[in-house]
This record gives sequence, structure tokens and C-alpha cells, in this order.
Amino acid sequence: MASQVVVLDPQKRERRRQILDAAKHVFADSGYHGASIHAIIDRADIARGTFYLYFESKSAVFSSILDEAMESLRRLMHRIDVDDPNAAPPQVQLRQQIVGALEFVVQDRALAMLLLSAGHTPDAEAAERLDQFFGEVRDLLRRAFESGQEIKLLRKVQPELLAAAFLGMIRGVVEHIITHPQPPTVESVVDEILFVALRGVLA
Amino acid sequence: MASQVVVLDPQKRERRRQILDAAKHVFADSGYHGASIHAIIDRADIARGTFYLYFESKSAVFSSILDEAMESLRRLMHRIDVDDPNAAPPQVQLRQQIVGALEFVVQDRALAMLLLSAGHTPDAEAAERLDQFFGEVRDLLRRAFESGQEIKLLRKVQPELLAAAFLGMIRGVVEHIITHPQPPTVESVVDEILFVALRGVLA
Amino acid sequence: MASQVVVLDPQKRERRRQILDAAKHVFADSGYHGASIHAIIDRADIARGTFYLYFESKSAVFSSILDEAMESLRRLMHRIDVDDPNAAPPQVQLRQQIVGALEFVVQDRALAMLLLSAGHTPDAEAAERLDQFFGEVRDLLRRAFESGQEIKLLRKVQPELLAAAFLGMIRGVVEHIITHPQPPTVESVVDEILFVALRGVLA
Amino acid sequence: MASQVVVLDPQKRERRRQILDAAKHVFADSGYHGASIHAIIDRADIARGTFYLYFESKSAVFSSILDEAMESLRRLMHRIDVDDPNAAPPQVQLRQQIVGALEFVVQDRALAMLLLSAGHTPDAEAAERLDQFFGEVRDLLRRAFESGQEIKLLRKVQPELLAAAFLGMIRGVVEHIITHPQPPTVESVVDEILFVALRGVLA
DNA sequence: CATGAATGAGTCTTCATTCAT
DNA sequence: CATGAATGAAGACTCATTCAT
Repeated sequence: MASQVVVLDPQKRERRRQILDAAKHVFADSGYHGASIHAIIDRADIARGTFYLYFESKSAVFSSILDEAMESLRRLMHRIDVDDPNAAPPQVQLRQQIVGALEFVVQDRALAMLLLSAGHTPDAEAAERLDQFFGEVRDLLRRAFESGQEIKLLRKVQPELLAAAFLGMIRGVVEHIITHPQPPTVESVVDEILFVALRGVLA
Repeated sequence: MASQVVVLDPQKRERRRQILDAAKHVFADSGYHGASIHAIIDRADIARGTFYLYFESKSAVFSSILDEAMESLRRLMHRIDVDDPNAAPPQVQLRQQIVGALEFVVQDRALAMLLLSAGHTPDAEAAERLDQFFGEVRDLLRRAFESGQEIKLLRKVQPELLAAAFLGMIRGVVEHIITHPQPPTVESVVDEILFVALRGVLA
Repeated sequence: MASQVVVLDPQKRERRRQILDAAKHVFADSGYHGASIHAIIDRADIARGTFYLYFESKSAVFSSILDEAMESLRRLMHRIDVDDPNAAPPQVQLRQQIVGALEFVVQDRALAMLLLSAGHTPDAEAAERLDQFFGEVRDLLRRAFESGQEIKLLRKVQPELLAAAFLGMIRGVVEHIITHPQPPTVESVVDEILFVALRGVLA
Repeated sequence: MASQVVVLDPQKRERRRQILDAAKHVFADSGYHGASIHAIIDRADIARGTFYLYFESKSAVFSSILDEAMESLRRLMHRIDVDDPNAAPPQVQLRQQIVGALEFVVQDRALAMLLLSAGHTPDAEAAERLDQFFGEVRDLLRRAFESGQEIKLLRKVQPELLAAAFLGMIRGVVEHIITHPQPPTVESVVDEILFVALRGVLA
């Protein structure tokens, strides 16, 4: 059976998970550079050498974490069905997807912090991988704007610019939710933001 | 006009500038942690010790850069005058200020990249200073929303959430402008974004 | 006999020894501050990082050296048995102990020099540890004087002052033995000093 | 007029004093190595370059401090007059000299601490100078013992060993006086120590 | 004479990665 | 497979000394 993912026997899979989880939390706590292999293997409760048995470098784990996240996100973002009369109205579908994606990110606090906090790192490989991640998300958004425009749901906009702006907005919102002492529900946040995005702030 | 800053003789001022500029570029290129004192002094073409003559630590230069940027931004962001009949209409004033601020950031490419790329660093002092910087900008935005609401220019919104969202949006836009191969003019970008922000994307 | 010290497998023990020995010599040669990690690892023929695998800092090795020395000294200094009719007479016991302790210090030339040469260092931790070491020795001496006084072996003296004086005397004597081109035997030195201490220099 | 000391005009003399005093205190506080030129010029309230106008290096000031101290000590230690029937009895003269010397050292607290705390330093020049200082004192003591022996005041001793032992004792006593919370008078200390030295501790 | 800005060798310490067991 | 001891490059920072003004 063809598979993009290298098939590992369950034991190794399990170890890999263990390391990925540990790394995710450490990256979240300390940022990419601040995360030490020491902290990761400590949390994963494995030996130093074992780490390098599963990942060839620090940036490799980082990459894998982003890979997994991207895949999950992609699974959540289907095409919005406009033609099927049985489907929910587009705006409802849109809202559902955004809520879903945001909830995915926000509920995995470690992932969210990792994504927010990992800035440019001196490690070129990691930096590139992160750029790529956000690039993909931005593409997702851009295509969404383009479709919306085509089907006349949205007015004429510059999709690329808007994608960049909205990606930033999402990051800002996620940060708001995560760092807030009494985090609002994702639903309430999406309602407010979506309203603003769709209709603007003008009275 | 009296200055808050300790007055240095022109020579020292000049050196300080030289170091600040070099540091800004290095931070922009490599992020806070990735920036080495070595790289900074290399770029500034000074000796190791000279650096510590002007700044007591790496995080101190970083701080100073943010201080200067914040001060400049604040100078650009006046209160919007609504009552004076001789003043430009509020929306025009708003647009001017945003254009001004954005232009300030974008035209200092190094500063822009520094602000975008500096993520969580293991250096607590630097991290805090950066948080503070964005916190101040967010406050500026929040107060703007609150005023707008009070004078009934804007509809009822959650100022804090919107401030976070718009700060993120601004970061996204700045990144877009900076990284774009053919960067659009700030004016055109502001027009598009402002329109969206005020009236939404709906057709 | 159970050991207070964490038990290490022989390999690590050996390495630790190797580093301690190297450090002792370097400290002896250059004093605490003058001793560089570089010199220590050079002498121990290990890599920089290896040093920090066994000791968490320069002051930690220093501390360990003093710990070991103190423990050895303490093992050499038993209470003097006055009552047991089978034991050697007190003066003989005293002489034996002093000879033993002095021989221990003198024969480990590096240790002796380290103890003599380490003055006030800017490193607070190391300085404190050294003070503590000599403080303990002084206490040993003070208690010895107090006991001697109680059992009427010694005449009325100020134990604290005398302890300080004799500790200094011992340092002086050790220095004499160590730096002398033809070092006298410890026994001969102890005989002379002990005689003076007990009966004075007057004809 | 011949003079060992280079004659300086009063202004320079004064400046020199100022620096020597400052340096003495700083050396006393932090030991030789821990003393920074910065601390010295700060305390002397002079500019960096000025320091090097008066002393060619850090070790040079250190040397000068010891020179001055040695000269003062020598002035205090005359030959003990045994023959002159009008002179005080030898033991009284001895006591006076010791009290005088000790008082000189103890009352100049900074000097005392400097002498006690300056251990082997990595600075070869300074280390040598310090050894020389104590060597001279030891010689003074040795000659005293030799004379005492010649005139049959003292019994047969090993002058060199005893000089080393007594020098150490003196250091111990000075340390005791200086570090004691309620320092005893020098006179009382000398009485006790001298008694012990002359007659021993035996009951 | 006095100044203090500039220098750069040298310090301790960290940490990603390798490899023999 | 797993281990963890060993490595050494690289990092931030200090400080005695020089020298142009």
C-alpha cells in the first residue's frame, strides 16, 4: 500500500510520538532556539542518542511538528460548497471551517505557542520551514479569497494582500485567545472577527 | 525643546548611532538570539570592548532600538481631531496617520524585519521588552477603537480583541510589503486594507 | 562501610579524579582566579565540555578539592584518648596526629600550595568555601585547646586567639617545608615546633 | 641631597598618594586580581589615563604599596639593645616593638586585609613582589631569633623554621584581630601570644 | 598634564551532535 | 536498538592598557 509516510512498526511510532510531543512543548515554552535537546529528551524521558535515532537534528523535529500541524489543518479546510442546495449556506460553512481551524490551533496550546513564538531563528533550515508553513496557510487563504471573488460572494479585492493581512489577523487573534487570562470562546471570537471582516467596523 | 535623552557629545552620539544601526541590521537578519555581538561589531567596524562602552549588554541595544522605534511611532500618532472644523475629516486624518506609521516602519527595512522576526527568545529581558513594545502598540489601537466607538464613528466592537486582531493584521501587511518582490506603495495598501477594515469584504 | 558520596561507576570516578587532580595542580600553580578552565582541561587532557559534565563550574571543582581535603584531614584527627591506660600518652598521640596531618598536606604538594596561595578571590562562592575550610580547621584547633585546658594539660589560654595563631603557624610551617630547597622531614619540624609550642622559646 | 625616593613636586606627590590610598582599599576589598583599575580610579576620582601617568601598571601600584609598608615596618623594628644599662630590659623592648608593628598593621585595616588576602595571583610580578615582602619580614624575624640565640636569651632553635612559623602566627593573629567582631586590643593579644611563644602552652 | 574612548586578548559557560559500548 | 560520555565550536562579557586630543 502506497503511503507518503514512512511506515514504522508501532513501537517506533510510539517513540516518535513521544519525542514529537515533548519537543512541541519545549519549543512552545522556550522558542526554537531556546529549546535545548537536553530539555526535549528530559521531557521525553529518553537518552540523548535515542533522539538522534528518530530525528536527524533539532530542526528536523521542528519540521515534523509543522508537517503534522499543516496536514491536520488541511484536513479541516475543505472547499466551500456553493452549488449543492443541500449544503449549508456558504457563510455558515465558512464560519464552521474557521471555528474548526482556530479551535484546532487553540486547543493544542503548545502548538499555538510554538507557531506564535518561533521567530526568525539563526537556524536557516528551521526558519525556512516556518516560512513555508505560513506560506502554505497564506496560499490557502488567498485561494479562498479568489474563489469568493469568482463566485461574486466577495467584492473585488487584492487576494494576496488580503491573505497576508488575514493571516496576520489570525495570528493576532490566536495570541489574544491564548494569552488572555479568561480566554473567550473561539466561537464568540470568530463571530466578532468574521463580522468585522465581512462588514467592516464602520457604524 | 528639551530632550528626555541624556545629551551626549556629537562624537559619542555618532558612535552610538553606528552601533544601533549595525545592531538593527544584524537583529533583522538573524533574530535576537541569532545575532552575535561578533556580527554586530563587525558590521559597526568597532572593537569588542567598544560595544560594551555604549551598551551594557546585547539586550540593552535591542531595547534601545525598540525605544527609538516606539518614540518615533508615537510622534507619528496624534489624537484624531474631530471637533475642529478646520481640520481634515477624521477618515482622512486616520488614513494619513496609518500611512505615516506604516511608511516609517516599511522604509526602515531593518527595523521592520526585526519587529517581525523577533520571536520568543530565551533572553527574558529581550522577550519582555518586545512584548512591551507590541503591548504599547496594541494599547494605542485599543484606545483608538474606544474613541471611535464613543464618537459613534464605529459600531459596537470588542476593543481589546480588535486591537489584537488589527495589530496582527498590520504585521501581516508589513511582512507582505517587505517581502514582496515588487512592493506595492504603502498608500495603495492602506487604501485597500482600510476599506476592508471599515466596510468589510462582502460584495 | 556506606559512603556519603554518590557512588559513580569506576569509569566516571576515574575521570572525576583525573579532573580533580588536574585542577588541583592548576589552582596550586596559579591561584583560584588565575586558574583557567583552559589550563585545567589541558592538563586533564579532556575537552572543554567534558569538564562541565563532571563539575558544574570552576568554583565547584575548587569546592570539591577542599571537601576531599577536609574529609581526609578529619579522618586523621581523632580525639586524643586520655583515660585509656593502654593508649599512648597524650603527648605522643598529639605528636602523631600533627605529624600525620602535616604529612598529608605536605606530601600532596599541589594541595598544600593551593591552600597557601588561594587568597581572597573575586568569586564569592570560592572565597566563602575557602573561609569555611580554614574555619573548620580553626575550630578543630580551638576545641583541642579547650579540651587540653579542661584536663589541665594546658594552662589557661584564650582558645580562640590561640587557634588563630596556631593555624597561622601551621600555614607558615607548611610553606617553609614546601618551599625549602632541602625540605626537612615533617617529623623533625614537628618536634621543633611542638617543643616551642609547649615550652616556649625562652632559654 | 641623595634620596632613594624619586623627588616629586608636592602636587604630583599628592596625586600619587591619592592613587595609592585608593588602590590599597580596593586591593583590600577585592584582592589583587579582583581589584579593577576601574574601581581604583573611581575611588581616586581620576581619569583612566591619569592612573598610568603615575604607575606603569596595576602590579606597580601593588608593589609601591608593599614598598611603603615595608619601609614603615622597618622603621618600627630597631635592634634590641641588650648592653646599654639605661635601656629597658630586652623583653620589654621586644614587647614594645611587636606591639608597635602589630598596631601599625592592624590600625591600617586596608593594608592588613591586603596583606592577608592577596594570595598567589596569576600576575607573576605581583606574586613575586608579595613573596619578597613576606620574605623580608621573615628575614627580620630570623635575624631576631639568631641574635636572641647568640646572647643566650633564647635556647637553641632553628631560626629559619621558627621565623616561618612565627610569621604565619603573626598573620593568623592579625587576621583574628581584624575579623573579630569585638577586636581585642593589640596589647592584650601580644601579651598572650608572647607568653605562649616564650614559655609555651604547657601547664 | 589630564582625559576617557578605543582596543582585543582572554574568561567562563552552553549545547547540538557523534560514536563506542 | 538504546545509551550517555565526549566533543569543541561558539557565545556574551571583562578589563588592563594605549593613545589621540
